[in-house]
This record gives sequence, structure tokens and C-alpha cells, in this order.
Amino acid sequence: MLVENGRQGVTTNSVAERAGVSIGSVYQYFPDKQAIFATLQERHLNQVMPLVQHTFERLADPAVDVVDALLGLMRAMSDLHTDLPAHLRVISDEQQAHASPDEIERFTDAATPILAARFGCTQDRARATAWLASMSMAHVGRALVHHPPAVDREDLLAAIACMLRGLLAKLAAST
Amino acid sequence: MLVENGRQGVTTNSVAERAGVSIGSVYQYFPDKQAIFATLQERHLNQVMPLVQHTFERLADPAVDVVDALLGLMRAMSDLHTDLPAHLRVISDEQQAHASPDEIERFTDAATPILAARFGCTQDRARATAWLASMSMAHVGRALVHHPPAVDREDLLAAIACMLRGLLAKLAAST
Amino acid sequence: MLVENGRQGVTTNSVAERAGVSIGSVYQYFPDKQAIFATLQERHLNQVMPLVQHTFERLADPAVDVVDALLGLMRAMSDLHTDLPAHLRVISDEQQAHASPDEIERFTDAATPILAARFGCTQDRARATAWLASMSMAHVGRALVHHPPAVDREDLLAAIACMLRGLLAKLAAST
Amino acid sequence: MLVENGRQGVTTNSVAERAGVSIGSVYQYFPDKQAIFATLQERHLNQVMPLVQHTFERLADPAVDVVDALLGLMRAMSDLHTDLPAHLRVISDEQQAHASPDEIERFTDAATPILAARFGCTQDRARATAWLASMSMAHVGRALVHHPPAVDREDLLAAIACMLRGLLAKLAAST
DNA sequence: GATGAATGAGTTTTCATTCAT
DNA sequence: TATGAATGAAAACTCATTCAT
Repeated sequence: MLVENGRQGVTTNSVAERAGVSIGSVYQYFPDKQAIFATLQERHLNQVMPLVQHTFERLADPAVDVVDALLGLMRAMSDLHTDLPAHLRVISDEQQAHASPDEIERFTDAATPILAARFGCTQDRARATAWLASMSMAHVGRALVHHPPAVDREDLLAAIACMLRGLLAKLAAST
Repeated sequence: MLVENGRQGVTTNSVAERAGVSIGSVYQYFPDKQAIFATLQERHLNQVMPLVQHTFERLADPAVDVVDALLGLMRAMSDLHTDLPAHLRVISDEQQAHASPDEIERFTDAATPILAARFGCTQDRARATAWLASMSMAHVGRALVHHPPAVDREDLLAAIACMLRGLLAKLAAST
Repeated sequence: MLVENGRQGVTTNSVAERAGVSIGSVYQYFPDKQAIFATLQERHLNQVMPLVQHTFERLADPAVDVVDALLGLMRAMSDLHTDLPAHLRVISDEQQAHASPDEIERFTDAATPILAARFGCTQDRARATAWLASMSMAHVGRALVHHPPAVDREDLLAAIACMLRGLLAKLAAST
Repeated sequence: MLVENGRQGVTTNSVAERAGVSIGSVYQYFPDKQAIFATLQERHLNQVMPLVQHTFERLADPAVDVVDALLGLMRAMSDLHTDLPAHLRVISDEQQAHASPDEIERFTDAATPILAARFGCTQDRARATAWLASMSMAHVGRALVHHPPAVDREDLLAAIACMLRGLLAKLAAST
């Protein structure tokens, strides 16, 4: 339903009908409409957030290559595409489209000190790079889950690696 | 209003009230609610599309550096931020959130042959790079207009340049 | 316009536009919407009422045959069809559709004493015949003006004459 | 409500209020306002059409007298008046005011061959009579349901019989 | 006079939510 | 617990009418 009309075109009654239950039953489980979407969203986040969490842990570990860590995340996101039911793809897509500015800010905040430490520069200096990396990885990752491009996956991952290496080269140089 | 409540929170009556006209007048100029938003959106597209157009023309010109062309676009988008009224930022933001998958596909389609020609490789080879560049530039550009990060602009543009150079290095190498 | 949508589908603005004048000008000549239709209607009534009037006068005259008088009216109504502009046809059609019950009552009231006098019976006895004659002539007359059937006119008039003669025969017999 | 103000004066909200339900409930059963009226109309047609149907069947049967068949219809229509709720009377009255030209054409088309067969004349010859009979019976019948005149019913039916006999006499004569 | 943009009361219609069964 | 008819606040939209230009 979301795929067809977007969030606006979805009514609680249509949700119930499509789900094969009565509208009353839907309200037995969800306090209001927004909660229905929130739950779908949460279900998806429970799949994605552990991956992101794990990636940040690897980033914080000096023994792990930054690009390797991020590439691992992209690979995992790409895997998610096949697993994810279609309706979950859309709901999270919708939600993310709105949530993203804040989300990216959070990622940037988390990544900045890590990069600063790794490359021995001020957080101020690292922030532009952190934002750009967050921005790129968030949207590329999201696209890999929701609308993967019609290109060879390994080719794409290699390109991402090059892009990230170019980005990080700047920090390395500025040391 | 869009800024405050998002599209859902905007009613035709509130539009009229805020505009200081009666609801009847609004409907004199717009056939329905959706048309109001469509017009705002179009107004914004009329600002952005010429920039994109011009960028593609420069990309097609071998005398112009690819990174320079894209950097010029990013700079222009960034300039747009200050000019753009807040409500236009919101409406186009909402609209783009939905349009983007197709839009990026179109950009990718346009960029692929250009990159292939420039780097003397097959379109197949160039496509992953084209998609990644489209993806990154579309979202970074959109963010620059709508939610610019709190970092030094020149610093950010320099980082973008490095990122792109890293990405293109892959194509250059594969020749 | 009336032909296309009926009265409901006609807005004052569309009236003005179709008339090639501004809505303001329309209101210069008519106090309100209903007056626009009333005027059209009146224009038509000014054509029909004299005919009806004249017919009633002939009916009251013992020297004139009842059937001849009514047949004369039908013939005149039929003539009106060709003269009447299409829009007038519709407007009066609309108006009559609603007005008719009262109108027919009035015709019946006027015809009853005339028939009673002519056939020497009580008004009570004449009333059913008067109503039936009014009913038939009103609707047949209206149809002749607005939606004439695809049959030979003289044939039709002859049939009307027979019908009326049958009807009046009843009164004559009951004497 | 229809009786009081006519179709225009009936709003969906007033319908709901009068019906003692909420406006939402009305829209649960009817897709839009027009459908409310259409349903009332249809309900009435379901009462009248079988009568008409049956009458045409009797007309086609040579064993049944033409006048008897039509008189039977008029009697049935007259009976309908008492049964019919006032609002149905109004709605169907309004609707019929518009539908009638076509409807009468249909009746005429159906009656013409029947009369031609019965009286052994060409359809061309029968058509004027068929139209006149359709016209008269349609409007008299409608009046009997919606606005019956203040006269003795049997008296009126007798007058109708005479009128029809006069009308048919013409066809009989022309043979 | 003529104009037609502006008005806004009054409609139609939607849809999240409730609650008696 | 499940149901789905009922609710009604709130939204979208219409159109007769006015009035400054």
C-alpha cells in the first residue's frame, strides 16, 4: 500500500482491510496511526542499527581499516535488500527521508572524534570529512537496501572503496 | 507553515489565511490542494534544473575538468541555500524525498556515456561510478540547499573534490 | 448550458462567461441568480400565456367547438417550437417541470365551470374531465414545444382531436 | 426534507441529522451525495417498473383489451400513492421531470409495434397514437402517484377509459 | 457602466478513532 | 478478544455575491 500511494494515501481502515483484520483489532495493538508506522520502522531499525553499531565499533578500533569497516557495512546493507520484505523497504524509506538530517548529524557527531583520533587532527578539521562520509554512506546504504542500482555489486563496492579512500586521503594529507 | 508542520499540517484554509486572502481566492488560482504544492515545487525546480543542465554541458566538454564541473554545481547549490525561502526548501525537500530514486537513475543514465567517453572505457564499466557520483552529488547538493552542515564551506568543497577524485581514479586506473 | 447540465450545473460565473460579459455586468441587470432564470422563464411565458388566455376565451364562447379551441392551442404550441431559441426551451422546461402541479390545478379550476356550463352538469361531475384535459393538454403542449415527437404533425393533431372527443363524450353521455 | 425544500435544499449533513446518524455513516453507505438520491430513485423505479412491464405484456396479449390493460396500470399507480412515503414521491418526481422525454420515447418505441399489430396498420400510422398514449399515461400516472387530483377516483378512471377509447377509435377507423 | 478579483458562508467529503455487541 | 458500524472534527472545495478600480 505504501508502495502504491505513499504514506498519505494509506488510511487506517485500508491498513486493516489489507491486513485481513478489522480496524478494531488494529487499534487493539497500536494506540494510533503513527504507532503503526513507527512499529514497522522500528522493526527495520532493529535490523539496521546493529550493523551500524558494529561498524562504529570497528571504526573505533585502530586495528581495523576505516574503509574496510565502511565497506563491510555497505555489503551488509546490500544483503539486507534481498531479505527485506517490500513493505518494510518502503516504510523505512519514507521514515528515513524525513529523519535523515538529524540522523546524519548524529552519525557525523559520532564519526568526528573517531576520525580526529585516527588521523591526529582537530575535530574541527575532521568534521567536514565525517559529515561527507556519513552523508554518502547513509544514502548509498539506504539506496542499496531500497533501490539498488543495476550494476555489478562488487564493481560498485570497489568504487565506493575508491571514493572513501579519496576522501580520507585529504585528512591524511592535512596532518 | 511547511517548515513548522510539514505538508500534512498545511490545510487549504490555513494557506489562505497565512497568505492573507480568502480560501476562495486560493481556489481561483489553484485547481486543488496538490496544485499549490506542485507550483511551489516547480518554482524550485526552475532554479535547480538550469544549474544541473549547465553542469552536464560542462561535463560533456573535454576541456572542462570533471571535478571542477561538479564542484561548481555544489557551490551553486550551496549559494542557493541563502537565497531560498524556507518554505520552498521544505516543499522541495519533501518532494525530492520521493522523486529521488528515478531522478538519480536519470542522472546516472546521462552521466554514464559521458564518463565512458572521457575515460575510454565501456559504459558497463562506467555505470557504477556514474551512479555513485550521481547519488553522492544529488544528496550532498540537496543537503547543501536544505540542511547545510555546520562546517567551513571551503573545507567541505575541498573534501568533496578529494572524494570525487578518488572515485574517478578508479575509472582512470581501469583503463 | 442548461441543455448540457440542467439548472444545477449552471453557475452564475459560467452564465456570464458564456454570455461574453463579466459576472459584474450580469449582476447589474439581475438582482440574483434566480432572477436570471425567472427572466428567461417570463420571456417564454409572455409567449405562451396569451395563447392559453385566448384558448380559455374561446372555450367560454358556446359558438366555438371545445375540441377546435384546444386543437388550436396545440397547433400554436407546435408552431412555437420552431421559433423558440433552444435555451428558452430548456429554461421553461425546467421551470414547468416544477411548477406544473399548481399550474394544472389552476387550469382545472378554470376549465371546470366552463365544461359544467357547456355540458349542463355539476362542477363536481365536470372536474375529473377538466383535470384530465388540463393534464393532457399541458404536457402534450409542453412536449410539442420542447421535445416534439418524430411523427407527422397533422396526424398527431388528428389523434389529439380523437382523444379529446372521446374524453368529452363521457360528459355528454352523463347528462 | 425533499418535500420541504426540494433537492437543492437538502444537504448531506441535514440528511444525516434527519436520519439520526452521523454524516460519516451516510458516507459509509453512499459514495457521494448524488448516490443518495439515485438510491431513492431506484427504490421507486423498482416499484413502478414491474407494473409497467406487466402492462406491456398484457398489451402484447390480443386476448386483453388495450384500455383494460392501461386502466389497470393507472389503478396500480393510484394505489401506489397511498403506499409511497412522501420523500420518495418528491425524489422520483424530480428525477422523472428530467428523464421523461427519453422515457416517453422508449415507451413509444415499445408501444408502436404492438398497436400496429393489434389494429392491422403500419407502424408509421400507429406511432402518433402510441406517442400520445405514452405521453398521457406517463404523466397521468405520475400525477396519480405524486399529486392526485381532488376528484373521485372511479370517476377519473372512467374518464381515462373514455379518453383512451377515443384515441384508439382513430386507429380502428383508419384501418 | 463594466470589470473580474476577492470574498466567505456553506457544502461535500475524509478518515482516525471509539465502543457496543 | 475481535468486530466493524458509527462517529464527528476537520479538511477540501464551491459558487453566489460584492466592490474597488
